[in-house]
Amino acid sequence: MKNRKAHLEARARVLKAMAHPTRLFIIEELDKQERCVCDLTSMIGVDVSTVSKHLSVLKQAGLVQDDKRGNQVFYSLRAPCILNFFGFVEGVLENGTKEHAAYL
Amino acid sequence: MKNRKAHLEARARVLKAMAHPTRLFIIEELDKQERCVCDLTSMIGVDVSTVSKHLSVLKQAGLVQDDKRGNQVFYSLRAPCILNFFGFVEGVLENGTKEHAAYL
DNA sequence: TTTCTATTTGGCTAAAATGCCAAATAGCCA
DNA sequence: TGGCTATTTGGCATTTTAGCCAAATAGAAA
Repeated sequence: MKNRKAHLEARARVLKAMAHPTRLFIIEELDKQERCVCDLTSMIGVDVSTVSKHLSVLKQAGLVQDDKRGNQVFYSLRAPCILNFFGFVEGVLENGTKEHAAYL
Repeated sequence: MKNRKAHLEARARVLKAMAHPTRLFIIEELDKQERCVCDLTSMIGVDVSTVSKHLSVLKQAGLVQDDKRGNQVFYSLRAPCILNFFGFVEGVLENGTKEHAAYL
């Protein structure tokens, strides 16, 4: 059993890992299919090292897993249903309060 | 219709607003009942100005709303169901993949 | 082995986030 | 008005992020 503070910190860590446009993009793509770093890099258009670091953040948060095959590393979502989750975020943005209920 | 990049950025903004232990605490408390800044401050134990700034972050993200009454400002959740949402985060932390399905 | 491709890590700079204190605002009550 | 209480804002120091380049690693193929 964790205390409340630890819980909050743990939750915040996961949310923080998701809270970046590039990492959200990666999550969306991995929801469709696993991808190697170079695939993601060419889709995103930033330096490979940057993508690698984003993947490392996601992995450390427990959101993705990696599988080395040959000289490539394939990443995939550990929780494929992560995306259902975003409908909510959308609701907040588009604003009314009623919409949210539909998502949850 | 927004393009994909704008969507990702918008989602990231909301997630980022939630990605802090103190702000998650505030969200949990506001889910129970509205609170004025001084209530939250005494519960949290950091400087009032810090709490005020956290609330401002949450408000700008569209997560909370404020209501000034007398010389106090009461904050409340705009989307009271936000918390259902956390079961998922918990699942990621505790790790298996199957658990997640239950939350979503 | 040498070379080439894929990925990660280290180093660095610039930008953003935290949190404190002090000062400014706003509303209440004597 | 004057003094309180509640809240926000500005300024500042410290820490964390993000992203690039260069160097290190790992595996594949010549």
